[in-house]
Amino acid sequence: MPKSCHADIPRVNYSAAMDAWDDPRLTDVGLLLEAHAGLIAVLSRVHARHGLAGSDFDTLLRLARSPGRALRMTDLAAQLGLSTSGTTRIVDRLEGRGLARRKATAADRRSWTVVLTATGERTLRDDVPELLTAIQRAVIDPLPPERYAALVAGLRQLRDALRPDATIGS
Amino acid sequence: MPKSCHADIPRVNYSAAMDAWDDPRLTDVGLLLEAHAGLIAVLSRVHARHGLAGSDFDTLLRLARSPGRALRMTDLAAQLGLSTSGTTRIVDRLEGRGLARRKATAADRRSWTVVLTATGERTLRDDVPELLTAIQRAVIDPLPPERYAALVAGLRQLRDALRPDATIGS
DNA sequence: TAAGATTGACCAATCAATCTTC
DNA sequence: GAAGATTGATTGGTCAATCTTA
Repeated sequence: MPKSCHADIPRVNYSAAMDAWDDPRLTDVGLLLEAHAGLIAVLSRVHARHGLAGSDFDTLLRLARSPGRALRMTDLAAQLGLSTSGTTRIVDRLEGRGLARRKATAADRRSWTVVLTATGERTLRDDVPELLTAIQRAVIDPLPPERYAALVAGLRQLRDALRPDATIGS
Repeated sequence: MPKSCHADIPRVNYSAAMDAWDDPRLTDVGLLLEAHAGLIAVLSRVHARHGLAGSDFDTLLRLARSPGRALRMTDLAAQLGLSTSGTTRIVDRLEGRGLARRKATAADRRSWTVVLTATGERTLRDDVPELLTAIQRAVIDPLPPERYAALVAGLRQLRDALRPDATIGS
C-alpha cells in the first residue's frame, strides 16, 4: 500500500509533547530496565531447573559466601535488599526444603542465625556451573570483550553512585 | 600435569568451591542487579509523588508514545513485558483513576483498545520532568560523559543480545 | 526503650480456566 | 479451533503490629 493513503490524515496537535516522551534519558533508562528483564529471564530459567526462585538462589549464595556459611536474619535481609519479613518467608521456604536451617545465635537470644545445609550447598553447586554457562553464552560471548569491560565498569560506577544499600533503610 | 603446591596442605573441603561463589561472571551480573535495584528506588520515589507505581507510569508512557494515544490490550501487554491478565489489572486501576479508558476496538469485537485520557496525559506531563531531573542527578551527572556513553552502548547491545521480547512468549 | 524476628492483612503480579468473538 | 480479554486461585513480596530479649 502506497504511503499516499495516509498522507491526508489530519495531523494531531500534540506533536510538541511527543519529544518529551522520547527524551534520550528516558530511553537510556529503558535500556537498563529491558536488559535487566532479559537477564532475569535467562537466570530464572536456570534456577527453575533446580526448583529455585531467584531470591532463593541469592540467599543460598549469600550464605555460601559468608564465614561459617551462616548469617543472622537481619544481616541476610540487608544483603538481599529485602525486608526482614520477606527474608523470614524465604528462609521458611528454604528450611522447609532442607536447604538452610535456623540455629540460635550465640550471645543474642533475640536473633536467629541461618546456616547453609549440605543439601543447600549441593543445590548451589549444581546450579552455579549451569548459571555461569548461561551467563557466558547470553551476556559475555555476544559482546566484544572491550565493550563488555566498559559495560561492567559503567555498571560498577552507577551502582556506587546509586548506593542501593543507602536507600534500603529509607 | 603440574601438581598444585597446596596439594598436601589439609584444607577445609569447600575451599575449592569458594572460588566458584566469587566467579567474576557472578559478581558482574550482581552489579547489574544492584544498579537496577538502585535505579528503581530512584524512579519509584518520583512516581510515588504522583500516586503512580512504576508499572502505571510505564503504561501511561507507552500509551503516550503510541499513535492516537492508544493501544490494544494485547499489544500493550507485549510492550510492557507483562501477562495479559497483569495488564488487565493495571488498566483496571488506571481506568478507576481516570488516567486511561477502554474503548471498543474497531473491526474486532474481541478486543479492547486502551486510550490515554487528558487526565492521564496531564499526570504524565507532571511526572516526566521530575523524573528527568532525578535521572540526570542520580545516574548521568555522577558518571564521566564518555563512561556514561559506553555504559549505554553496552546496555543496548546487551538488550539486543538478550532480546527480552523473544523470551516473553516462552 | 529499642532491636531482632515473626505474623496478619494486603498488594501486584502470575498461571490456569473461562467466556466471547474470529 | 484459536485469539483477545477477564476472572479466581496462588505466589512472593510489603507494611504495620506484636512478641521476646537486650
